[in-house]
Amino acid sequence: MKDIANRTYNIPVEATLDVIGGKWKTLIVCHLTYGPKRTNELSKSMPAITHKMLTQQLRELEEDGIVIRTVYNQVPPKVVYELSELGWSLKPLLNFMCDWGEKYIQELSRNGLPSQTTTASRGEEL
Amino acid sequence: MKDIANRTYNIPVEATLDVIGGKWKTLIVCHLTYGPKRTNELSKSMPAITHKMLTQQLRELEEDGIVIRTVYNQVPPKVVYELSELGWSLKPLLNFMCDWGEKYIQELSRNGLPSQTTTASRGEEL
DNA sequence: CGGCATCCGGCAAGATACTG
DNA sequence: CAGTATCTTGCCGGATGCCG
Repeated sequence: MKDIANRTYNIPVEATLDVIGGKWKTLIVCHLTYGPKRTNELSKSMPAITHKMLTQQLRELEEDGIVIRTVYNQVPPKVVYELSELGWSLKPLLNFMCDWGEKYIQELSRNGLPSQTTTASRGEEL
Repeated sequence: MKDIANRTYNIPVEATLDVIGGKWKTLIVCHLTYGPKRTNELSKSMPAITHKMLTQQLRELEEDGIVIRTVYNQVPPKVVYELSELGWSLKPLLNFMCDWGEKYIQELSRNGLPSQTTTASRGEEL
């Protein structure tokens, strides 16, 4: 068990989940792998997420060193988000999730939901 | 955009997130990669999750075809959960998350939180 | 032991409106 | 356009109790 920065992890995955486990974080990071984006662009890419949630999750990703936020001091403000080096190191993860999701969708449209609701066996072996 | 089984996906990652994006799901699946487990064993592995949440998330994972649930009809009941073939196909993902988490923890204990709270530049280029 | 139903409190997240 | 603050709600998830 590890205690780091006020966080306690039993197994390492928990650290990863802590960083990208947020409701929208993985999705945001995924969109940023297509290149730097302005707040509004991100917003349009993810219609389901509210403006508030978007900035909130971006803040946390920034605090965890995943994204870099650049502010241009102009009169309609312009803010650009991009992945940091650490953020880019998640790329293989996102690629895998993307591929897996595609296969899963194909599986679904072919066979429907699996629902392997499994069988009960007899009362043997404690 | 894909519409499958009452779910709408803009990009494939969303499908993956739908399956393992639940608050505890990734963690549960991760523990199951160490082998089949009884409900109680899982519970002990993850002290933070309540009994209710555990069974609830397990139900959903079962419905999505990730885990297989086997019930032994005996007098103290015994229920064993294990990964399905589909579940095992997530193994590389979990491995990656585990490795990444480990590196992240090391990074943290070395440098503390990154907080790349980035700088503002001047008012150029719209 | 494992699962489910019920109740309920607290927090997550939506809506809105206001600054710069 | 980007972000914050305030208020509000809904549902997530905890606690408890019962059943097989």
